[in-house]
Amino acid sequence: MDGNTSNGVRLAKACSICRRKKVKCDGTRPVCVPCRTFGLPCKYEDTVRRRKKHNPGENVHELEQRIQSLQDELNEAHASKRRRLPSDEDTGPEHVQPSEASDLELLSPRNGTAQTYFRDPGRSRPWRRRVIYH
Amino acid sequence: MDGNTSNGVRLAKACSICRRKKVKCDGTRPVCVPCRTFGLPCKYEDTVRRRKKHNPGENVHELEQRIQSLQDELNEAHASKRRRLPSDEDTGPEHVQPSEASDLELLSPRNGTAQTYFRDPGRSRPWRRRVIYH
DNA sequence: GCGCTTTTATCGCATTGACG
DNA sequence: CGTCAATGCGATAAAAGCGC
Ligand SMILES: [Zn+2]
Ligand SMILES: [Zn+2]
Ligand SMILES: [Zn+2]
Ligand SMILES: [Zn+2]
Repeated sequence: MDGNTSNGVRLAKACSICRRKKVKCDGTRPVCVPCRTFGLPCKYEDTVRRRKKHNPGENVHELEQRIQSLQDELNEAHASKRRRLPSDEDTGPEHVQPSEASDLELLSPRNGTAQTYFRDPGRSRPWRRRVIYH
Repeated sequence: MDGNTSNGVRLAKACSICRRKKVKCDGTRPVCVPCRTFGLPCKYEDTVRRRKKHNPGENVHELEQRIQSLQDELNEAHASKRRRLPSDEDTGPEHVQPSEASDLELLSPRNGTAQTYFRDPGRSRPWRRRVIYH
């Protein structure tokens, strides 16, 4: 990770890449440091902070149906949870926007670049307190 | 010293063979050196590292949330419908669409780049509670 | 070939500025 | 002033790869 700009300062707008990766964006233009490091196309989208947009009173039926369906799904999921199916691997969270079909985004890791690491028997504690749970 | 045989250089992505054998992959395309040496079919799979869900095939929480959201929407829609404003004044459809961003590589903090940026007025206390992962 | 350490990336959720 | 959405920390799962 970056581990440098984390001083409690939050930028008003992060670039698309950093937003997706949920990492700190330094905000430098035209390419932020994280993006430059990886040679990624940094872009600052013009985000219009729109509050929750409620649908007009036309899709009530649709919504009701959706709820019904979801309720059913949840019910089934609850039941399924108890059973604990053997071969069932959950891919993981993948939520973007309920607009269209979401393509499988391939956040290809580094192909070719390497990073140098060093053996370190002892580690120094940063100023941040580290509580290890679980 | 000269190469990356085993000197603190770790690739972000190793080929399937090397990964399976747990040996160092040099990362050369299309066939890495280890694979070439043994005449093995080198292949770099495009796999995105994803966090696994602790509960297999169970999105109960997500579903519940969705239901809640939908319920709220429906409720509001009902109320709005009853009100029925004289003129259809809508804020306008505005969604945050990341759209593309097909190529996303990694972020390497290895480069010790000291960036000097001034902080904005208004700091807050770093009191973020530790998030407990599953 | 594999146990286990080192290192990195992903993502749950705390925080907070902005909206209405 | 109540909420929502955007930012980003930090926990921790996953991957690379050493050494036996
Ligand atoms: Zn950025
Ligand atoms: Zn960027
Ligand atoms: Zn290889
Ligand atoms: Zn190979």
